[in-house]
Amino acid sequence: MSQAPTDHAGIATQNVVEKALQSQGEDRHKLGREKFIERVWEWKKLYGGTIINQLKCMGASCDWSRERFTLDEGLSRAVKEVFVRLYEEGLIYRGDYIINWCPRCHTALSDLEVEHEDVKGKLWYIKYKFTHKAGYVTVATTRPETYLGDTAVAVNPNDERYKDIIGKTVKLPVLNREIPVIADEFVDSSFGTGAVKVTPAHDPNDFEIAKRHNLPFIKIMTGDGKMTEEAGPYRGQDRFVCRKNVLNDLEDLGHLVKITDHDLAIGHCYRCKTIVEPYLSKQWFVKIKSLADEAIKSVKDGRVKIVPSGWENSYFDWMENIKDWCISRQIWWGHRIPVWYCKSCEEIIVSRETPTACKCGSDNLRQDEDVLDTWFSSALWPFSTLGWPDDTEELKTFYPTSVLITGFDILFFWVARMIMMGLKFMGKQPFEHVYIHALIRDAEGQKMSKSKGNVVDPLKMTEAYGTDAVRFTLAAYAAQGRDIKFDEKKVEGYKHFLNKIWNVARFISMNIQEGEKIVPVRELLSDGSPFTFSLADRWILSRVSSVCSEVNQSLDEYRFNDSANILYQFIWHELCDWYVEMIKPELYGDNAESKSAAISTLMHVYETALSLLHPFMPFITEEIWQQLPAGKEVNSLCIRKYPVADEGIKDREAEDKMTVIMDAVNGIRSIRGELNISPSLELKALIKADVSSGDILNANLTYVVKLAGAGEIQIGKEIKSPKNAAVAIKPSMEIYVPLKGLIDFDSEISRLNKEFAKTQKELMFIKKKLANEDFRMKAPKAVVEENQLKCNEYQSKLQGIQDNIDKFKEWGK
RNA sequence: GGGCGAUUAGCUCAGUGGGAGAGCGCUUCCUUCACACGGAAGAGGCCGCUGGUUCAAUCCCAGCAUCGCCUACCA
Repeated sequence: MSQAPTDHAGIATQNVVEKALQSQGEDRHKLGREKFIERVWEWKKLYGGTIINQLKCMGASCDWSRERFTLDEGLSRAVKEVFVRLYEEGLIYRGDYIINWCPRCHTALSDLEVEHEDVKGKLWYIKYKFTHKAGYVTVATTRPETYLGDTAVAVNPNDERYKDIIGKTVKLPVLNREIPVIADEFVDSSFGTGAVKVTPAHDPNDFEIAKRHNLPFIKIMTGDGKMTEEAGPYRGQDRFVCRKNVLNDLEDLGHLVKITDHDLAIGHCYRCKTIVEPYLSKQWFVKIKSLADEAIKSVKDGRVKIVPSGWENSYFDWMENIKDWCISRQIWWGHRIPVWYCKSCEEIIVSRETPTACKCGSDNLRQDEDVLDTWFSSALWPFSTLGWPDDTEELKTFYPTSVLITGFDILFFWVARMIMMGLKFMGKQPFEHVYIHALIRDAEGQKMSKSKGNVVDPLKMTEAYGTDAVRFTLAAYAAQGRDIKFDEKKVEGYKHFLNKIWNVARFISMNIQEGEKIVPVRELLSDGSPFTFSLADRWILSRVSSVCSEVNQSLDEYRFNDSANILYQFIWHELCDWYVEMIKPELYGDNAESKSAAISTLMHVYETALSLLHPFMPFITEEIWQQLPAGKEVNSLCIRKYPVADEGIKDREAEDKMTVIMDAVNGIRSIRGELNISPSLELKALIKADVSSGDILNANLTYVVKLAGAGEIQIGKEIKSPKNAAVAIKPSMEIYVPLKGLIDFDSEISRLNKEFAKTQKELMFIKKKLANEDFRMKAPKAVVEENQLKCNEYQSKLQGIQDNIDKFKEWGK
């Protein structure tokens, strides 16, 4: 069972709908909460199916009847249950903290939802005058406007420069507020002036310092990013306008000492890119430490395996330094926090059901306005979708699930939180494997983004090239731990592969009668009459068996690019280029027995290949399967058992013999190709081969004749090179092709010289190795032997080349 | 600041402690009855640089360079 997740994407969705409202001259506050939510649901009905549709078009075979949405009834129930249980355990709390605030979205963001961008900024040095004496202390800041909210200046207690001013006070320019100089270990004496302004309500570090020293918290900014009453003359100004004005005024008053360049990373809202503000507000948090500890353990001890494992380090790093999770969002689209406040007695009621009255008897209750972070509900996905908190059959059957497939960019957002929640509420990990797939970038390697306009629409791709080609391309490039540069040219290339596959089907339907009885290969084998199989049959059967094991293994290891490439190479180059060509004489001939063996073999191999390919290209393989003239044991490929290797069909001898045939064919082809001899011209070939190779060639001569286009072939141990013959030298044979016209001795000699040089280089390399005493002593015996064999082989090949060069030189005189 | 990854043929990328691979592109030949979205034959690479470990390094280790990504409260 495979489930495709869809969440309600709280902030993003609310933004989109709000923008739509804006263009109609409305806004959510005028509309009111209920009406607004209705609008979002309408929007969701229109567009919510987009991703699911894309998945369907891409041929994802999920159980669509089990489609779920994080705001569904059942899932919402799970959310409330989890919130209440965590609250009762003290793992959820509410408090005033500095959080990341998006002034445009009007909501808190978790740390993860802030994107940092390096910018070249400035460091402004501002002087605060002492109250007890003349002079001043200078502080450095990147955000000068925040000085309006300063409630102290901090220095390091060990900083000799400032020892005597600790406990004294300074006066803020313009506002004339008097603030103390305090000592705190946090301050780094070596940075800036070693004195830091403390703005408790607008900086997380300052917030911590302020708590340690009981400093007041002054909010100088509203949720809109505008200055408050506390900002005195700057009240009402936008934060960036205020900065300019503050700097101008400080300069005018002589408080601006200097300005230096300073690189810093500025946080932006991940949904709308607005610069976020550290903002003091009351939020709900999850106390995360104990949950994280268990989640770390589950990966360390292998209950959860992340593939590729390199991501485990990132996971640990983040989990080990995790901070409490801010889960409240000041938006309307999402799960409303199940907390009510009694207006009469201040009681806080946390409840699964909507309460009607407080303990105190009052029914004057108000529900918390905020909703939960979308990821809070997504984190429950593996069990909430299976019916939790009820103890359902689905949970018993499917939990823990086997694999989660996702992108690295939500490893922390989602994966880590699912692991934490799964362990906490189910007592078991939510999945055994996490496969982190590649991220798809554009052809230049840029991350896709709507603002860059380089987003590839999968539906457009499937329209242009077909779903199967797109899927196969992605699989073929999905090497672990690397992103995919998506280039349409690649898809174009794999479309040709589909064409190839289709043409094999055509070939089959042209040569196999509708309803022709196909004898299963294994029956023919077990019949005790293996000789009805040709060498080609035995070879391809052996090969397809190996391919089965290789594909299965690479799939098990999530090495999809290997699976795809193995299939590509096998189908195109072995099945099409060699096997199909080799059996044509049988198919066109009238030997019923061998023809029947060839047909059975062809069907077996092709069906197996289709089956192996089916997960990569479901549509074309199924279509072809439906049209196959005969042999199908099930009526749909998608329910056919995935092929596994039949070890009994592996045939080492056949593969070795094929190597000899291929050597002969390739040798003759090389001569033809390099001398530009027309394929229509039949060649005569003489092959000097040892007895065993000669026997193999003699027994399978038709292959060489057919594939090399040779009319007459002589084979023998004692064959001598005739005059005016081109030559090809292979490990087990020398091939001569006599040519009617005079051949160009010089070009033959240079061709052979080139090969001589290449072979000699390799031979020298190996000889040097073998001459090394250490190598012979310390290298594994098999390696030494292998090198010795190779040495002999190269030596005889080199001799053969030399002999032929000599002959050409002789003839050329 | 910390961490991770990349660097291999013109391009895009696999790969391995013992003979450098694929696809596309390129060159030459071929419209032979599955396929010109094809077939056959070729050319093309100090496997980023410098050291170290090893009998042996493109691969392991260290450093460097360039590029990319993630992460971070030095004001």
